[in-house]
Amino acid sequence: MALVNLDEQTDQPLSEKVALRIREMLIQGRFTPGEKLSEHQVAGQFGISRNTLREVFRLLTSQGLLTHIPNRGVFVVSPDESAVMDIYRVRWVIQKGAIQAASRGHPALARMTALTQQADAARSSNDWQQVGTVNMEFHRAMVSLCDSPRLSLCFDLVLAELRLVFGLLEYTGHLHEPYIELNTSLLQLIEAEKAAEAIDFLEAYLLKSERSVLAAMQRKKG
Amino acid sequence: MALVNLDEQTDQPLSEKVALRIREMLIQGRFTPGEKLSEHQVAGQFGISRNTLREVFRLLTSQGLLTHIPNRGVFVVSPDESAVMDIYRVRWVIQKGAIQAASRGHPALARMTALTQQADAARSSNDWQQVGTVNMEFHRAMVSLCDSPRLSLCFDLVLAELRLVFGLLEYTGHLHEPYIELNTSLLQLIEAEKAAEAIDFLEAYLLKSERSVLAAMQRKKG
DNA sequence: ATATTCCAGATTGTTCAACAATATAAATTT
DNA sequence: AAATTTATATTGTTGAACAATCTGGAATAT
Repeated sequence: MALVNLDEQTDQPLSEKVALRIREMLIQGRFTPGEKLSEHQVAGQFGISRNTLREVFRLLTSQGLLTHIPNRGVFVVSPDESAVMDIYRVRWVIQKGAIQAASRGHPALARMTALTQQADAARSSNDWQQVGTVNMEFHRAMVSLCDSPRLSLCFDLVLAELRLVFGLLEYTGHLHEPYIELNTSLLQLIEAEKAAEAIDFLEAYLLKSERSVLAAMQRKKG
Repeated sequence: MALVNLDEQTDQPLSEKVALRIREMLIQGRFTPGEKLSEHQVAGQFGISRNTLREVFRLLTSQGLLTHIPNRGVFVVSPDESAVMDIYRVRWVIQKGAIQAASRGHPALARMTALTQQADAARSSNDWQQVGTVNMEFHRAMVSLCDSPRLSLCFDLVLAELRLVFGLLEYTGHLHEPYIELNTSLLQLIEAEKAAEAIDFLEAYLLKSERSVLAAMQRKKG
């Protein structure tokens, strides 16, 4: 296994650079769910010491991307159906709160508008990877309506786990396409300050999304 | 500084035992906010190696109780007014969601009922420490109405940070006393499935609580 | 006296080698 | 085939070491 490149000449500590790198790999589905990550092997793979890697593992475990079992090692999380349902429960609570927290002229609204346009552009150029990224950013912006760093952090963790699930599904191509329009509609309801309608819309949105993810999971495994 | 006792003959890894121990100390206000925790000193204090302690620090940092500044060290978080306001924003969103998620006969409701009784008992015996603990448990039980492990975890983190704030305030004695009755009333509204009223009640509740914490903070510092 | 530069000491970041404790896999016995 | 033992590999933890960075004070210049 070739050595992983760790350039990115930022001066942040090595352990955090590696953590970011592995996090990206996890989200991109470059590991098998449930796969064991051996300290010796991974440390060699990234050219870092075992002690430093253990700090990395602690980081990623606290972000919910790895599972640590004492004396057994760390494993890539393998989110099952119940994990996905839980993730959508979190989204439901937090994003519902975001709608109710929305206030006219909030900077997050401008960002959401810009992101819907970026999504359109990405679709036009058939850049589905970008469509997915922009979609995530749209929802992150929506949560930032709450003006709560801690809530945003929590949401980011859950979203990362969901992206890991996406990474496990084959052909994620058009997975996010239908949501471009839904995002636009949702944004319009929020900007029109129709909170009740926006919440109903959100509920249907999340339900649809959850079901499509669950279906794809079951298609994959059986 | 005497060596800290680490008995508790559970077979969990040393680093997690120490993490739990320091976490407790942090919540009990045994450290000064903003205080720097030197690796060398703390490692000696707990009789563990520096490498192991660094894993502990990573753990506690990810729980929001310590702050890590690269090349500078780790510091005890010193929550300011804006942190407290943020914490209450999180509580508002999540606990509002919990009320809306409440369903008749949910096991969490029984637990909440039991906890209000325990609170009464603790008050009768003037055990204010216990009143505080039971109060926290009541709100944790309330969040478990969502049936979402991830949401509960997020709430636990925020609550731990809030307890750390309490630990910094002097004479926390009767701090929680007025909430015993409020909890009971809130529970009644939830069990009566009067969601809208319960939410209004919760809003007033959290506002009152937030204001009393902020007032105590400003009284302390000026 | 005030500000800036420079240096020495302390602290963090990281590695390595070692060993104890635990888990895993294989070989052996029942 | 099941249970037990043995051997091997992995994790948990330590201590020492060194480079990189920070801190505080001394020396210098303004």
